[in-house]
Amino acid sequence: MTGIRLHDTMAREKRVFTPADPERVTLYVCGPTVYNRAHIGNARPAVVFDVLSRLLRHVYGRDEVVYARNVTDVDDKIIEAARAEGVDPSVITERFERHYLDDMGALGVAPPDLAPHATRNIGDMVAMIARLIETGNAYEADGHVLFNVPSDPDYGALGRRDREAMIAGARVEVASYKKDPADFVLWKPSPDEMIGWDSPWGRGRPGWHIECSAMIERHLGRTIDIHGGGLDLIFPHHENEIAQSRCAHEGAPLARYWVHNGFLSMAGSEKMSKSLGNVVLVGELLEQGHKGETLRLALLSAHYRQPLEWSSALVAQSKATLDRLYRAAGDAPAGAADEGVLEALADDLNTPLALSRIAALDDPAAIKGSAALLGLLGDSSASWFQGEGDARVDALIAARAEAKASRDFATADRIRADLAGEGILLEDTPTGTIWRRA
RNA sequence: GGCCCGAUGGCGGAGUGGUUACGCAGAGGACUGCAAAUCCUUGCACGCCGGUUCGAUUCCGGCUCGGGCCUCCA
Repeated sequence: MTGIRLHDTMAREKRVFTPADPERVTLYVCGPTVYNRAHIGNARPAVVFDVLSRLLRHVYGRDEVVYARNVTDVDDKIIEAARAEGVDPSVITERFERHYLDDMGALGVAPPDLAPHATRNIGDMVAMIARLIETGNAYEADGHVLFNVPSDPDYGALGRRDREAMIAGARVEVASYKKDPADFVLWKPSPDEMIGWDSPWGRGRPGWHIECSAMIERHLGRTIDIHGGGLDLIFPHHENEIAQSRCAHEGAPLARYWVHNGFLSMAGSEKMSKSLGNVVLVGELLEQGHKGETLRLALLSAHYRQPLEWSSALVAQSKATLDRLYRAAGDAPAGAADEGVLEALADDLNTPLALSRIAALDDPAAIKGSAALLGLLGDSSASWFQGEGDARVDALIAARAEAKASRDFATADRIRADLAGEGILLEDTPTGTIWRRA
């Protein structure tokens, strides 16, 4: 294996990945704002970076990789949701964080090593903001603290946009207290009845961007190896993180590689988003009986930077593919991963190519071991096909076996057809009849 | 309007300057009491117009269509 290559958004090209410290590879991904259920588009980065973390661990060692995915648990939408229900914001955030972890768990996403919560790192945010004010990179105005964007001469480098264009294209009215139209909020005031924390600038709450910068500094260090997230976070979120962190760190860069996943769209070809209302929730898909692993394969069937159109056909195809792979792998123990599969993943996480190479493998142990890199085929084939034991089905199969033994094929076929009607498919093998759900 | 990305067979989706995947679905065959599964065989492609080249789906330019971002958003 020739080493990992990643497409770096900053460089706009694939670069050979070399960690600053191979004994401590750092990966940070922007996690959920916990105020509602995750839709399948939200799941894409979770799954993609889960695969990246598996690959990094495979290459550098299980304990040499530190993967952090934050939880944004203070945010205006959370406050709104709490107010609507008349409960404390923590009720909302705890509920939806639980849902998020359950949904991602169903998709085979391993919990990250660290899950820093914004509300538990307020002190670090306040300290970073204070430092930015001291160094002249931020200022207090009208109860807010704002980052002074002109402080960072390279602002806009990640998203490849210049200041003029940003101002010209602005579609939001600029708050009057901003010195520069591009300045953004680091700290905003909270009225007494709203969630808030004391600070040198009065009682308030942090802006969204400073959360990630402060938590990265605290938990991973000044400069991390890889920062990931969805394409839409490039501007303004990641651009602002970069500006804050480098101004607070004497110019040290925030991340050495920037990795962004592309979007999921619905049949209408528009981006799936909460505001457009065209979402499919992960929880809904699971309730409809789709297995998390099927959804995971569907998400990995396209390269992570390509757009992916979500459809029931995609889900059906993913299910069929897994049926075939589980049959081929049987219940073999996971062996060593195939080199070709590893190469495909190492080349900027080419999961479609990796999957095609897995499909070409003959050795069940190699199939299992290679699929494990993608977080797939971790189930036993028996439980993949049969789910829970079912005495009624077993009895019908026994009745059919008797009918067959007495060459009463009409009865045998009727039993099989009845079961097929409920979505249960029978398969006669040399060692007996097995069944699976369609 | 500015910036960015994409366009591959019925569908999904890699990849490549010349012979190219792979999966799903389809067709034919073997096997089966009949199926299913499996195996074998098989059809189907690189948005449009130019350019570079001995040769372009691949490189360059233009166009068309689609998508994303332009301070809520994975």
